[in-house]
Amino acid sequence: MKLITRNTDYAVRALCCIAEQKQEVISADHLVKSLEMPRPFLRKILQILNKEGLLNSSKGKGGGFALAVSPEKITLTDVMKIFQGPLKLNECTFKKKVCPNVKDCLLKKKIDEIEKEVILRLKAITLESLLINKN
Amino acid sequence: MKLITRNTDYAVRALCCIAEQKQEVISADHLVKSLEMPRPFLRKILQILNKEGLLNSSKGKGGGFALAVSPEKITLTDVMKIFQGPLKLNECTFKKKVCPNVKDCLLKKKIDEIEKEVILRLKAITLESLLINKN
DNA sequence: ACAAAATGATACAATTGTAGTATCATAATA
DNA sequence: TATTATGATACTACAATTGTATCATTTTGT
Repeated sequence: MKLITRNTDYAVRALCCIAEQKQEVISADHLVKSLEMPRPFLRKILQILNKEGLLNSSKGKGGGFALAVSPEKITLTDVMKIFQGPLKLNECTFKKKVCPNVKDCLLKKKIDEIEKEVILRLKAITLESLLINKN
Repeated sequence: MKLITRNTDYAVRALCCIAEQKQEVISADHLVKSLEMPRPFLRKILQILNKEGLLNSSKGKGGGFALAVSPEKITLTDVMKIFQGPLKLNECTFKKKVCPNVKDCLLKKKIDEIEKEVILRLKAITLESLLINKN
């Protein structure tokens, strides 16, 4: 029962690191040193963040990554959606088929309520709110 | 990001079914018919619920299962703990080693808050509250 | 005693999702 | 044109979930 996968965790930490530092861009290699995470894994994550529009990238010497969106506009749910798919605490499927009981399943109703609350709170967590050295 | 696994789901549905019916005991075979789930899987689940003290079982002809605890005293978290281990939304480990940053990780602090709220709400869901035909 | 009906114990297999690696292509810069 | 960076993509490893299969044991009725 993990709310946040390592993918998301790394991504958030990388985003924080990029947001906190002064230079225009920062390379994957540089991030690896600061964040102590496997280089190929981080690279993949950065590529995805770029493709999804949260980062801009520039190639070649002096290249690297920069935020494409300001920290207060990036929420934890944005990152989670990218790496973990749609936010659903509830599945209600059995071998790809939806449980015939969904409509009036009391358990589902209750979990759905909890889900709403969780999503609300996750949405309130912005990248900005996770920064230690705000610029 | 599943809050509840199929194990737990089946277990809850089985417990509900047992709680709702009038007979003293109900056999696994009978439950399979009512619940439309794979027999061997359900059997395993029932055995675990028995071993964990939520059910009583009796062998032989006319045997089966009965609640060992009254429905208002069984919470969703009880069942989740049995099938999904301790309730933790946050892991913070990297290859079995705890992230060196745990103490002052802002993300962890925020997720921990959400976790508390979720657990509180899950604990409030009793088997009783999930019954349709209360006896 | 014995067959039938139930659960107990346990080992195995399949599937999926997460996590991580490796390699080559491409672009930018000096 | 060599170097330094990212882009794309395919592959592997591992763990958890989701089951299946089989045999042993106990209880009951005849």
